[in-house]
Amino acid sequence: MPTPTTTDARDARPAAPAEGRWHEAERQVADAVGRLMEFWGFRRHLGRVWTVLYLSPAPLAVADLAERVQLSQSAMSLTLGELGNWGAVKKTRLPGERRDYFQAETSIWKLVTRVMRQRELRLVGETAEALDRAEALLDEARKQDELSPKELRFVRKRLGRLRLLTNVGERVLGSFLSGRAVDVDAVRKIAEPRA
Amino acid sequence: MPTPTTTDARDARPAAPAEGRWHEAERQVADAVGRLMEFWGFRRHLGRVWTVLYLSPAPLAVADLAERVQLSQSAMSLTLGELGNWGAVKKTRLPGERRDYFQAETSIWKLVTRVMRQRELRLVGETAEALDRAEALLDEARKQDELSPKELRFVRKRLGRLRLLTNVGERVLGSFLSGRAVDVDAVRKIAEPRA
DNA sequence: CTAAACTTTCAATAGTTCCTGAAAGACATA
DNA sequence: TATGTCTTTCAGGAACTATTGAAAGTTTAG
Repeated sequence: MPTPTTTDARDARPAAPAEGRWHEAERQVADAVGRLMEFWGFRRHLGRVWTVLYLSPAPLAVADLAERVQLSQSAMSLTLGELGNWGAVKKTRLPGERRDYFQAETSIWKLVTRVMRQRELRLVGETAEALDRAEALLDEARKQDELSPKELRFVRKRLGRLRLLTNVGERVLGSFLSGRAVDVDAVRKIAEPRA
Repeated sequence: MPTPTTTDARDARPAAPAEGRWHEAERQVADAVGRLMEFWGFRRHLGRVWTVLYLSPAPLAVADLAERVQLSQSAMSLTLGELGNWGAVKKTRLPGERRDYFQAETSIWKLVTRVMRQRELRLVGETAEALDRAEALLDEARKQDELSPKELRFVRKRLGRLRLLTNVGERVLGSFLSGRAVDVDAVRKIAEPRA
């Protein structure tokens, strides 16, 4: 595949460290994934480190990683520990070697579902609980005339809608986790009451 | 919030003023929703303020909200502006009144889909671009012998997998937005290559 | 058992983000 | 246009998070 190249041999690349262009590209990918993870509520570095490992043909040691993503070894240790807790990386001790080597968990499905199970479900559940508590307190409020009957009806209806939403959320997560198709239209019906 | 953490100390409320019990419950709901929003990448206050409005029978003014959520009026103004940008809140000027009143957008479906369109799709798209750039740079790298042929094959494969994932992501979002059912199994096949 | 090679923990600090009060800006009314 | 009311902007400060270097802890080889 003889592709015409833009860079010519005279480009001595003085400023950039002795890295190749590939490492530059790798960093960009790692950053992109890192940003993605950030929106998912994780620290950016988690995504970056995982990506570097995922793209590395060989397992990497803490020192290697620290250099590649520009972090102190201690921070890297912390990050790797966290990734380990999520099952996103595995330690592998090579026979003759004394230091730890790390590999990326390659089944992204496993990773995603674990996060959903451990984090999302709990979160939705907690919201549901708060809603139930609120509904209960609403009755007390009525007794103490904090709200007019009309207001009460309104609030009850709104609370009910939110409560339904948490149910939908749990169902959707459940479907997803068990590989069943997610019925988007059902979600829509609940989340868009008047259409 | 990256770690599977238990309830956050920051959510602890100092001391309930002489408000009614209902307002206490309302705050709890608002906090729960706020936390949910935080995991979705928004500031906590956005969720809290929206919730208070959603549960309020009547539109509320900046000052009311500031008091209920315990925020300065200026911060509230900022928050409301942001909520407005996301279409989560509508201003309504009452006839005789001089000040602005706010109401919650009640179609949660609208809100969710807007976020997906404006934020998620772009994010996935950017990741895809980074992957394509990386793939291109890989060819350069080969010419300069930064990677052995074997390493090259490996990296190419992994990049390819990530690229597929971005496609799946786009498809899933697309399905969701247009109300079609999401085929979870297809996702799984891509995200879990060996099962 | 001891030393060497790594890893992990932790207290200090650097860096960010968030929030506030004061002041400027808008708007509606007279 | 002047006035009073409300909203928005903004710089400074408070609160929180992230990152580091040093020290303590582990593990393995000899």
